[in-house]
Amino acid sequence: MDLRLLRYFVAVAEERHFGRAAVRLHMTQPPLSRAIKRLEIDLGTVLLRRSATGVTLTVAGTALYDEARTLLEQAEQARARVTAAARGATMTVGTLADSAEQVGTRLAAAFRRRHPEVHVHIREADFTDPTTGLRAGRVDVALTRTPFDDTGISTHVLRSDPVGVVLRTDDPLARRDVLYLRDLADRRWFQLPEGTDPLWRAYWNGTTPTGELRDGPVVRTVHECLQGVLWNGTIGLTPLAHALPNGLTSVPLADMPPSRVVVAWKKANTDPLIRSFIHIAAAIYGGQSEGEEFTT
Amino acid sequence: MDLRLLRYFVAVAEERHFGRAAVRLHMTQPPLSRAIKRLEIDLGTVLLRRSATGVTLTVAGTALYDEARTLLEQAEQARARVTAAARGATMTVGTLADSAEQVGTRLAAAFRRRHPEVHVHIREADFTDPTTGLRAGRVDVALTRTPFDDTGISTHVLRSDPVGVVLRTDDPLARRDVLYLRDLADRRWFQLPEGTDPLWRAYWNGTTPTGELRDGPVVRTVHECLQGVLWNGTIGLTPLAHALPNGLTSVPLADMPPSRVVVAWKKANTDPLIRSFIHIAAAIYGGQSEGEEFTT
DNA sequence: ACGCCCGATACTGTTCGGGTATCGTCACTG
DNA sequence: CAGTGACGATACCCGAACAGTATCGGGCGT
Repeated sequence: MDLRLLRYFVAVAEERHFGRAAVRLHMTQPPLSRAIKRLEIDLGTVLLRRSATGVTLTVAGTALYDEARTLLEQAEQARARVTAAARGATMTVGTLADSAEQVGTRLAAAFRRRHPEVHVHIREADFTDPTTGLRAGRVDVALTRTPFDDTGISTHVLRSDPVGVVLRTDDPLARRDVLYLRDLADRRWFQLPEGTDPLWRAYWNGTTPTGELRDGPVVRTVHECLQGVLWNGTIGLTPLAHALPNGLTSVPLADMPPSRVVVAWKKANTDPLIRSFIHIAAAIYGGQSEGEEFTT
Repeated sequence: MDLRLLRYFVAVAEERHFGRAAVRLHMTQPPLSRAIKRLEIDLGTVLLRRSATGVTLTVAGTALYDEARTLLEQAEQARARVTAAARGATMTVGTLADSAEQVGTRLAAAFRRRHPEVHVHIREADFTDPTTGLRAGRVDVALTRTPFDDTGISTHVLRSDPVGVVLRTDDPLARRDVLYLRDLADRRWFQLPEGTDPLWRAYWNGTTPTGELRDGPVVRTVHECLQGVLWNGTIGLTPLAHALPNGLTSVPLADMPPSRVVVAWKKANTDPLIRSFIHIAAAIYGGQSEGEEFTT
């Protein structure tokens, strides 16, 4: 007697309607019909009387409805007690600039619901470390952006953001619908400090990893970068999804590959709590893993 | 939290050993290891400390062990209460000659265990009706043998028995290891009464459905047939698995297709209890369905 | 009598769960 | 201290299960 089937049955029993129950269960009607039929075969009893207007419960169906509700309830409590036994567990999540804004809200809510007992430390990193301290071991898991050197690190893509150039609203180029890197060739570009991950550094500088860096002032945070555009007209890139202060606007850059928000973790890490975090993130946002499958 | 995973965990927790637990669960060790890991990820907690000598429970593991046992217990009781709500249900099983001996014992035990509340009527049919009254509506499901006309009837093969010829032990042919139909061409053969399913009638008469029937006395039961061999030396066929009275022996017939023990039911029948019976039969003996899938 | 709504079915693509083979590691032993 | 054996983990493969899309059939309402 699969608990999932019981959840399905409870939904149908309460809605008295396969279609509505399917919506509530975030699935479509046919697999739900089949699942209930399977449950009936498993129990050897008709649970529902089907009609053209909906369904009604048989005697056995009513009995199962009560049993299922209490059983699901008990399962929920059992889970809570088990995870409570592991109370005191902590994990440290590193976030990078806007990545937390983009995915943090939904993810935090889902994670809290699943693991209410766990203490989560948040560590906000500046723009100079795309791993947010993951490689240095300061965090267990990172919500960050590509591209960066991921040797020894596995990632799972949560979303993909096209990248744009940030301009003052009174900049002549600000009125264009789309720009190309060559349109900005004669500007001064921001750059990240030496020692920053080369892939990362080149990407936000608008160059290739092997190419020469464009010249310009060094920044360490997104804030510094934006203020620089505002005050000096230097060029900075951001994901288009990023919110901008007044006086600034962003224009899509057609020849830049998108930056992806990813959850990242050390390849070697097998801590179930970390794996659960990744699992939940992946479940909320589709996406694909790289480097390894997160479920194993 | 899948109940199946909890069953797995309980086994491992009690055996303190993946390998032994796997044996107990009738599976192999690798999928069991992965299943437990999945459970750990689901709960976000390490449940077992692995070592070279076996496993020990962590705090969370101990908690889960207790919770899992009570939860599984409650699920079992819930199932019992639901099926009890459908008390008074009856089903009629038709059996044919030896089919019940071959598969009845294990099947009856498994079915009783699953549906203790159900009244099962047994109806033993004679050798003249391979459907044991299924087509006539006198039984809900039949344990019988192929071949017979299965239009409107679905079957699932439970086992396959080579067929042999029954001979008196003093018959010259009785010492042969194997016989062919041509060896018996000059003998008198039993036949089933007119009106009996033609496929069936021809099969046991050792002829093809379109061919001429071999001549011989008419019998209605296996017993009559065997006594005829004993007293008159007429030829009769039986599955080799069939037990024979003293004075008779059976020799494999190489050019007869095997007879299969099947569970058979009306194609239109959707009663979950019948489906459950078929399901249980299929689960015990592998085999394949014909006419339709029994799970839908 | 006809149209519409509801559940059932057919068919398809992907995922999941289990199997076999093999690895890495630790404990014990000679 | 090196060899050996036992245990759990991993890699890889395959079949079954599951969810999705499209469509059917049947009863109820107008």
